[in-house]
Amino acid sequence: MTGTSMKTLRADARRNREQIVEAARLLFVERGPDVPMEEVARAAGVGVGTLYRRFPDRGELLTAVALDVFERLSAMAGEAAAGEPDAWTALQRFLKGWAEFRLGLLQDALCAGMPAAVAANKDLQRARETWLEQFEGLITAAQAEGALREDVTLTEIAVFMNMLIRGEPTPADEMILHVMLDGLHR
Amino acid sequence: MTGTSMKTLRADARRNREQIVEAARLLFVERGPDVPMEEVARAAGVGVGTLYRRFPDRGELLTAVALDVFERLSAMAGEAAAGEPDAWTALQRFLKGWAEFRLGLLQDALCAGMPAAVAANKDLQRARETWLEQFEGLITAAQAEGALREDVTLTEIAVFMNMLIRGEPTPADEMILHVMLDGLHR
DNA sequence: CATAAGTGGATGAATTTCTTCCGGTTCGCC
DNA sequence: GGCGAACCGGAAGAAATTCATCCACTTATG
Repeated sequence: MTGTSMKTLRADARRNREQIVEAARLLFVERGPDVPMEEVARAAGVGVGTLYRRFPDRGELLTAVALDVFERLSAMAGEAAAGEPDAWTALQRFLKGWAEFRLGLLQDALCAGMPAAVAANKDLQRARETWLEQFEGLITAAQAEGALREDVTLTEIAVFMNMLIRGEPTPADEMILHVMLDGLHR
Repeated sequence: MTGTSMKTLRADARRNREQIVEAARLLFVERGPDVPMEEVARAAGVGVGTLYRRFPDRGELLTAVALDVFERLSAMAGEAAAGEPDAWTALQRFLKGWAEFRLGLLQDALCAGMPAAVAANKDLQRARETWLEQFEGLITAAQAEGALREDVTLTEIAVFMNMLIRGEPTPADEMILHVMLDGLHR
């Protein structure tokens, strides 16, 4: 998507675009994928006109948000794997960052519940695959270490993370993640 | 609310009323408190007319749903406490039942995020208090037994339960609760 | 079986949301 | 600094969704 046009975007326009994607992600996560476009625009500090010019329909916006989420998750997983001594610590760091930046997306960050047109996007599928590989790597490594329960799957962890992130943040979030990590530890 | 009228309700009307409350709870939990009244009616297998006659506005419906949730949670907590040998087992049973019947409500089953007019309802406040006492009793007893972590609060558990219940049910739900209970165990 | 209680869903009003369009502003290059 | 192209905000009409009533018809109950 917009592969070439992003380079030719004027500086202020690019800034606006980034603000829109960020605001849209938070709103999608808190209020679902149907939030009015005008709300997204307001949250991004931008006019509706600007929003529609950059993302002619909701699908394009969703795609952009999803791409951003997967790319950031990939980056975080990579950093965690590289920067920690063992896989379990890396996995913990990754999940904490995931929660902290609220990189949620629709139902489960696996594209379930996404409009078919969006899920079909090639770039998005590739980004998703890349992230899944990194995540899976972290999980199997932690299990190989004997630090992560054997009976838990990637999907289950992903679903849980999305539960945690979805909706308005509450003061209990941190404790819940903490207890969950305890439960995942072996 | 409708304290006296419930007794004089014709048999079929009472059945419809119960179906409405049940359907409304599931829809509120899955799609938020703003689901169209018509959807509630359809899910309950009833016409909009019937719905509006029984619950003249959304607030009354919300109140009825909340009352039902608190009453059922109270009953379940009581049964669990009475029917299990120790508090930790009782707490587990209670939480499993809570999840199984999807007794969720808005944000956190503590009335946060409820319209002020609903939260102000006296019957509802009393039902909520009653339930909170039972729940708190279960928690402190389990902690006294040394079976439940000391650093976790009622609110945190309630928020977690609502996270779990909110949205469409997924096959991962059971495992997530299981792992969480493990994390809560001491 | 008489009748009061209850029912469904069509309908017009009210509200929300979409999307375009354009006068005015800002960036970036000379 | 000045100019043109790129960009911006938000007003406004169209379209879609939701509300809430009303009444002809059905059903439980004494």
